[in-house]
Amino acid sequence: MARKPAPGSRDRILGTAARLFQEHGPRAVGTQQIIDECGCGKKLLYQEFASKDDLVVAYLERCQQEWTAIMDEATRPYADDPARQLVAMVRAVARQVASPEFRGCPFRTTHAQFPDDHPSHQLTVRHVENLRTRLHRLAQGANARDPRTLADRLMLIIDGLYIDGAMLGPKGPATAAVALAEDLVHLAIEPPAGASRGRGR
Amino acid sequence: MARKPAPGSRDRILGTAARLFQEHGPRAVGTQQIIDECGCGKKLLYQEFASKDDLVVAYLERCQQEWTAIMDEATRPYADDPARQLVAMVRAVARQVASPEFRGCPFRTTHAQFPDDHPSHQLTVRHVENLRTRLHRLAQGANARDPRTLADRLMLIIDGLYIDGAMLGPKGPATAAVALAEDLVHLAIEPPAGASRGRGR
DNA sequence: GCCGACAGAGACCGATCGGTCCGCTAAAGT
DNA sequence: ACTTTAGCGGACCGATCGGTCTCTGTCGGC
Repeated sequence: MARKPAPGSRDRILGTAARLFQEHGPRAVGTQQIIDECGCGKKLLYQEFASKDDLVVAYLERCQQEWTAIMDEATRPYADDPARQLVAMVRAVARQVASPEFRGCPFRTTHAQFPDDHPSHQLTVRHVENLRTRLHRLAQGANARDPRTLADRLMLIIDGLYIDGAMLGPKGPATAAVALAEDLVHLAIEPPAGASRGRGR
Repeated sequence: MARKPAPGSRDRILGTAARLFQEHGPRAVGTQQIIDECGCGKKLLYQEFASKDDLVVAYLERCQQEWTAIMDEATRPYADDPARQLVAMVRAVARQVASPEFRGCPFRTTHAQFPDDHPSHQLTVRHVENLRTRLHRLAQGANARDPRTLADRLMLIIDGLYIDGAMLGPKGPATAAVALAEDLVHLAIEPPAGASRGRGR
């Protein structure tokens, strides 16, 4: 009968929102600002997304997809070498942090900006648990002596990387992350037999 | 002539605010909530603190003092052993994170909740730079081969600890932090092979 | 060429929050 | 006992934000 709805509206709005959320954090960006920069009407935004919370959740889902793609690409060259894949993941995060437009990990920023019962929280928890599982699987595949411990150690480094990069910039402690990851992976896979390091406690 | 101002008002208000800020984050706590729980009037609050931003800054300064006290106490038993002091600092952070009422590092939470030009930001940056310097000094005192790198590695762990603890609780990767710190310190001080000592600075 | 839906623009509403101001009570000082 | 004033309570204001509604232009299908 009449016009059909434009198919790309949702992506256009989400793209604009994602850019603003990345730069200033979801809490600091108002719907009006998204509408202005997107050049759409409020009507359309609230047709595509039931609420701002919905928009934030969609943003995080998009981030999750991008993050997975980045990690897949970073580890692909070492598809048959889990140990190198572990290092490659840390290196990929270090590259993100070093980027001049890096403004903090979206998940960690969003998690800190909304109260505990916000719908985005379970998404964030799922994301970090996915990361932990992924590291654990790779550590197992690399025949680490203690895969769980190696995964958790690398997880600490990745989280520290995101925070340090956001607060002190890429010239801070973030510069030490990749070499540290390499050391840890080698340490966990090739036990330096004679060295007495207190892993017992 | 008449009543003298109660001397403890400022501390009482700041104490209440600190507790609420710790639990819900400064942004999520309204001045009205502080006043209700403190049992004071708005007048008094705005006599003692010029604005909520002032209150947040005072809160962070208080956190800074507490944090320094905690670290001083944690490292005091090893006053003559910088290497153990480094591990003790990581252990102290791990203890904070494991506490059931831990709700995230105040500095990192506040940093994430306010826009970039907020007066609390320079306080946070100063705090993390102090931490980095403190680690660096200890690493130098411990005769680490590369004090800067050791300090930055431990800094990554501490930041990862704060974030992991806040997102995944004390049973997550945080459990691996202290042993990792021990390994790193020993690794940096007792070179596994015949590496020459005193290379760093 | 006409009708109807889609979408931009923005007025509007209610809730919240930071901050100001006023009135009341009661304690301290003479 | 009277006066003075600190401090509590809350009304009030302006700004902001999420979300709804209306108007209008315009494009697409018959």
